[in-house]
Amino acid sequence: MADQKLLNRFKEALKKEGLKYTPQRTAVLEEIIKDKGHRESEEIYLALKKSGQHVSRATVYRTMDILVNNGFARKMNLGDGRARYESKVNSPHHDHLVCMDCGLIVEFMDQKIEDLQDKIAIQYNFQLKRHIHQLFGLCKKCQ
Amino acid sequence: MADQKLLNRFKEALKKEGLKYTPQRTAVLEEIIKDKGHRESEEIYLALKKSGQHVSRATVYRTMDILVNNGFARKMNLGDGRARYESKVNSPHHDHLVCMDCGLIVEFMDQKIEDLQDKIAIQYNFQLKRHIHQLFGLCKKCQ
DNA sequence: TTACAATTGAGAATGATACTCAATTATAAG
DNA sequence: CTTATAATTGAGTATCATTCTCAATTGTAA
Repeated sequence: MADQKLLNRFKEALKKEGLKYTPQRTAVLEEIIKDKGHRESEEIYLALKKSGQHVSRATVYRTMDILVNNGFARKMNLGDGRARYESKVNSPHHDHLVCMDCGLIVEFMDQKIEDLQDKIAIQYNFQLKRHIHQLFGLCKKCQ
Repeated sequence: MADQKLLNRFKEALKKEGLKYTPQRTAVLEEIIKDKGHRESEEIYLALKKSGQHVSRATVYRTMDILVNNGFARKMNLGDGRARYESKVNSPHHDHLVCMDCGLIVEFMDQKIEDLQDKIAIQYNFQLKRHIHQLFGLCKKCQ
């Protein structure tokens, strides 16, 4: 179960947007933060179902949007048509290495790349908001 | 019209895969290389239609796969559910800056970032095949 | 020229996600 | 603790890009 501090932060975020603090939304938040993986909506929906929580697919999608917009989760797209979500709680910024064979996802972070991105944005007069950086290849086991 | 050298290269690529050299496939190739943009399938389909060529949507999709797999085009995903294609003919490698407001796409290339990517792949024992690097923000006009 | 496997087009199928709406529920005020 | 009310929920339906189906057509190698 998520600690009270986090739940309060969530409650505040909802209130700020005029949204209600519901058991379903809380269940989705707790499900997201308890797992370190990169899961799609259906997996989150099934995990909730297995744990005895009744949250509909529609509510999972709707809640994920709220979590993403309020910094509790990150949404990623691997080009296969299904969005993946990962917890942003207690997880510093990073990008991803993806194995094209087994689907393994490894997180990486390189400050030099981050700095170069900022430099490029300045050079082209862009005000940077976010970025996607994914390296696709074969992991050690799949080579 | 595409020069003969390119058409021959295309013909060879098709033959190598046991595919036929058809007017529809040639029309799609020519449409892709004549435009410097980042277009979605529907736009390519409509451009062909306007130019008097009759190529079905299904064939546009099927041909784009062939072009991508043989290095004539690059497929990109901006997270809005529609794939974009750009010509790879006479176009060196680059990544993209995308304006979240007006959709402007600017190409950039930074050798230092490319090198750092290779370093990261080595560090994590990945054999790198390709990467996606997109910087999202607001262009000068949209700030 | 022939034979045949590959291709085409039109429409149907698919699959992830978003929408609809009646029934339910959280919440702020009294 | 009620009550009023606007937000939420769930189940199913709609949407939209892309892929598939299959009969008719067409490259291509012999």
